[in-house]
Amino acid sequence: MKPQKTKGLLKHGFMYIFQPRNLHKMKETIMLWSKAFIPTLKEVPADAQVKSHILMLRAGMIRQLSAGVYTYLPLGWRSMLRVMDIIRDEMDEIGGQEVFLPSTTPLELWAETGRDVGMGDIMTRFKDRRGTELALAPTHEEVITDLARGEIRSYKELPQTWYQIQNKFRDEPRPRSGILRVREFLMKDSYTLCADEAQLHEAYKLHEKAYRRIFERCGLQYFVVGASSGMMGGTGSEEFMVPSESGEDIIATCECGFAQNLEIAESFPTSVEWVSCEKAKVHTPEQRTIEQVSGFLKLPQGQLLKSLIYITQSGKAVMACLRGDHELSEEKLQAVCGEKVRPAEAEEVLKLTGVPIGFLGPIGLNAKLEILVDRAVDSEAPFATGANEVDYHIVGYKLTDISEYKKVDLRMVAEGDTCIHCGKPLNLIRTIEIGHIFKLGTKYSKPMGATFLDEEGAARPIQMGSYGIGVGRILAAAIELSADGDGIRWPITIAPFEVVITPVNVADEEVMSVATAIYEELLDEGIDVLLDDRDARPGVKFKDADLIGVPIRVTIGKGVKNGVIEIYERQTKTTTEVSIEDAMDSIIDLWDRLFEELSE
RNA sequence: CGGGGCGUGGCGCAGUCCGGUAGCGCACCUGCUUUGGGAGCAGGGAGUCGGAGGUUCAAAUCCUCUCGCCCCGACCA
Repeated sequence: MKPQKTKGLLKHGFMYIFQPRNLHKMKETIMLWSKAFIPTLKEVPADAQVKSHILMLRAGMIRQLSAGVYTYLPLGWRSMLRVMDIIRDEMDEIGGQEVFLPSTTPLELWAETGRDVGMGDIMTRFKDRRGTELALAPTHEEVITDLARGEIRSYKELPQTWYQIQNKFRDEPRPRSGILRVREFLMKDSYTLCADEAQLHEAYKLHEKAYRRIFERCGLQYFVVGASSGMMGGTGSEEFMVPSESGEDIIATCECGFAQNLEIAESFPTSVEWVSCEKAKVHTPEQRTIEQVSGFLKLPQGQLLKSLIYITQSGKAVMACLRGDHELSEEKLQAVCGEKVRPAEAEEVLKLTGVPIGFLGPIGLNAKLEILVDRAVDSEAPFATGANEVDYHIVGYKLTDISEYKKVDLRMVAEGDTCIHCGKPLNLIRTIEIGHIFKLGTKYSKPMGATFLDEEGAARPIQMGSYGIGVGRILAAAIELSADGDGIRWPITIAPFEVVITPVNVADEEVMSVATAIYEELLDEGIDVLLDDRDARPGVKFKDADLIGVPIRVTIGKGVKNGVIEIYERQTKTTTEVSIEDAMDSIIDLWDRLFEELSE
């Protein structure tokens, strides 16, 4: 899987499309550090909190324009281009054909699938001069489906795999963590058009394989987990998750291979030591939270019944009841309700039940709303819950005391839970989502009328799949995984430069002539090399080289007098002295080795 | 959208409580010395104190409004 040595920028489609220019000339300027625009920062910018954000700013890779909107500087963009190179390579490998879809889309198109409403404020809308309503595409299912319905006629034209690398616009309510959650970002998205479910399954599996190869080549550790389909809809999806403290998602994994996003994960809960008690109503003045009530009644939190009221998108109220020590998964509740839900406001709860939050319970509320009970609540066990009366709770009641309820899966997996397949304890891991693959089925093709004629001449909706990768998130995730106290440690496959040559003193002619000779030879080999020809102190150069994370540094200094230079490996911080004659071979050997470590 | 914090040279910050006309470190420019892990000395340039309005003889500082950014929550492929 190692690229041929004339790879790098020369291969990029982007370069050909947008910048047909003399690449050799560009190389000569950009690969001299003194001429390159690499604005490194010694201090940590005040706005950055997470490791990858801090380092991308400090290494001069990105700059912020506004909340969740970033400019990629030359160093950052070079790494982005290399990630895209790998993505294109692997997408082409599974028969993908690259396209380029517009970002400006008629709002009408989104109305066809109902996502003009479904997307809500995430989708930015505006009008053109004629008053036509437009939207900036947050994703491209509708655009692709529109293309397909106009062009695909026969089963003989299927399957198709179309992909693009495009900016997506999502007006996130809260952009954060640098480049991890942004409002404008580069995504590789691909779409498969298939004749039937078997074909779709095959296309889906091919994507999974391609994604595995892409992330492996990018040097990432990752989990593939079962996931919620969210606003994409469809019949099934899996996410590719990189473990990181800076991530926003939590996944549950088991050594038996089970792995799911916490949003949908299932598990066996820990058990509760019940305290037996008789039915009673207890005065519990000002005791509202689970902690307060549990402490006041001297009952374990797991013996309380937590009652939460939610309002569905269509305006229906439901009560979700869980063990006091468990958390509700809103994703699961949404799945049960079949529509979006939101927590009820305090006033709504009061109006609906006549009871303020804190003293709610399911007993006697059937007439007012639907009651859903999480299946982890033991039917036999006595529980304590709100009495639906201010300052009172009831104890010793059982589920059978609720006249009507549905038992469903509502709870979020918690620390200490065990695996539903093998019974071993689950691990909860915080992660960054870098890819997500969906089986969409006919969710878009049906309402939009994207059909083809099968062998019998019958019109059938196209079976679709949709597959995304966050290009920028790959960079952030790689940094999160491998950075150390001195800066970034790039996997060589996505480093902005593969080698940096550091002449310790540019005023020393002998040093410079050796440095320049090695630089030019490496260029001839097709290796991405940066020559640090700045008239700066060695400490500055070493610190900067460590910070921007170039995997191989060739230091040329006092050893030259004895015919010796040094090769420094950023990952391990090990230095090897070699003779000038052996330098090229040693550098290329190390270069080869670093690539080989990242291929299967 | 709720809660909290912050906007002062390019970056990091002090000054705000207690009003008196802006300062420190880094970076930058010039010169000299220096050159193996973010150099030293000397000189220099650079700030609508986020914006608007108000109070006052006088506002970075007090009051009102407003914009922006960050964090937590909500939300989220």
